[in-house]
Amino acid sequence: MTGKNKIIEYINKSVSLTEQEEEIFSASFREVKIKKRQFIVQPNFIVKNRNFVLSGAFRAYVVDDKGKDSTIAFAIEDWWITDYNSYILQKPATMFVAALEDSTILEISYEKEQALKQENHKFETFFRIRAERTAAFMQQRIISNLTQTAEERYENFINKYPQIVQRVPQYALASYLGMTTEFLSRIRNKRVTKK
Amino acid sequence: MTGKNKIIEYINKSVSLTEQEEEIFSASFREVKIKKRQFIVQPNFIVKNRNFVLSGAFRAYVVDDKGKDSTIAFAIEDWWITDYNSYILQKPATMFVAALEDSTILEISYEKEQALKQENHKFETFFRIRAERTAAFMQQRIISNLTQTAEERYENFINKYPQIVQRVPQYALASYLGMTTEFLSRIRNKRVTKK
DNA sequence: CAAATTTCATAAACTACTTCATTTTTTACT
DNA sequence: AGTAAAAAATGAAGTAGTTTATGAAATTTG
Repeated sequence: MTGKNKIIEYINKSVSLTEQEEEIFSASFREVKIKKRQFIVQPNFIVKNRNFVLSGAFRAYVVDDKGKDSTIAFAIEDWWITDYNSYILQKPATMFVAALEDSTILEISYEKEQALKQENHKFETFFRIRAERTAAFMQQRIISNLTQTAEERYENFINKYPQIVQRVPQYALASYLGMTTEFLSRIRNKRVTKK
Repeated sequence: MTGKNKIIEYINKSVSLTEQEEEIFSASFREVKIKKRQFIVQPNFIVKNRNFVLSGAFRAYVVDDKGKDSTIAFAIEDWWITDYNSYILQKPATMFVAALEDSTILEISYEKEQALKQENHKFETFFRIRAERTAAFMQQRIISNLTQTAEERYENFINKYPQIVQRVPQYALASYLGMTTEFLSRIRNKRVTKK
């Protein structure tokens, strides 16, 4: 299946498009290959694109003044990734977004997205649903951070996203879950010896 | 100013409505008085309304099996509050939402909101922008949780939301920031004696 | 306005998690 | 294939934040 077909299949889960609308929608995206370790977002630049992952994996993270690295998001096939604050509010990014594997994405520019939303109610609906799902997902993460211990957050994550656990380095997962890589290593080892 | 006028003023910051549209929009809301300590959302019930606060203050929180109480959100005048996951996905709530003061809200039902979005592109745009802002806000909170110490999160909060600090009990603020009320008390005292 | 209840402060003992330092294992590169 | 580099494991010592307990202050309610 081509990348364009994949994104059409994706949007049709939320809104149903005519053939002509499918054409307009998919024509707004550009397919781009990204090498492992390559950046698609860097701090201080205004983010131009929203990105849909066709294949591969990405990590969004911030680095504070002490050099501490915190993972904000992961994305694999069928997920979206960007610096959300920078893209939505068109202000300078605070994150890096880097490929964890050789990847292929479909990118849509801010201007094209605005045009789509303006010209057709259905596209507006699609992006509204996207934003709602994003907010719902983030709220779940906030709740997990507030209510669970490090070990519980890890258990929760491997249950919800087993495919991701396999593919991302341990230090990245640890910093996503808000703990050190050493501590996650200990949690994992404890689990193994238990069984 | 009446409550209906306030919500019209609010929506006009995002999209510009005709007088007739203003009428349709404001007619979808119902003004309700809520007494201090009264609940507008309780766990296990599907949340029927999205609520705009005209006056007063609210707190959304979860209580885990050990009885630990974690604050998920606050809302004062001009903010919205509900159990977001329950409302958006129309599944049972996990939160309580309770008034911290005698309050007045404008509530809109899920069905009415759906109807508004369907019948008029502008309303769809409005709720899309709402969802985007909500997601952007939540992502900032996730970043704060991951990168800052308890003391930094508190400093950050009083800078961003000084009006809220005044009005909510310390234990609620502490559990919003992911720390115990005892620890927040210590942070506050350290600050005072420092000066 | 007095009693009851809720909220806040303080302190000592404790623990979940971090930091630092070193070794082993895995991955990347010519 | 062999070497360099990155990632993961392990242990020991340290610390940010919690727990438990008690009393004082503020707020609510009859």
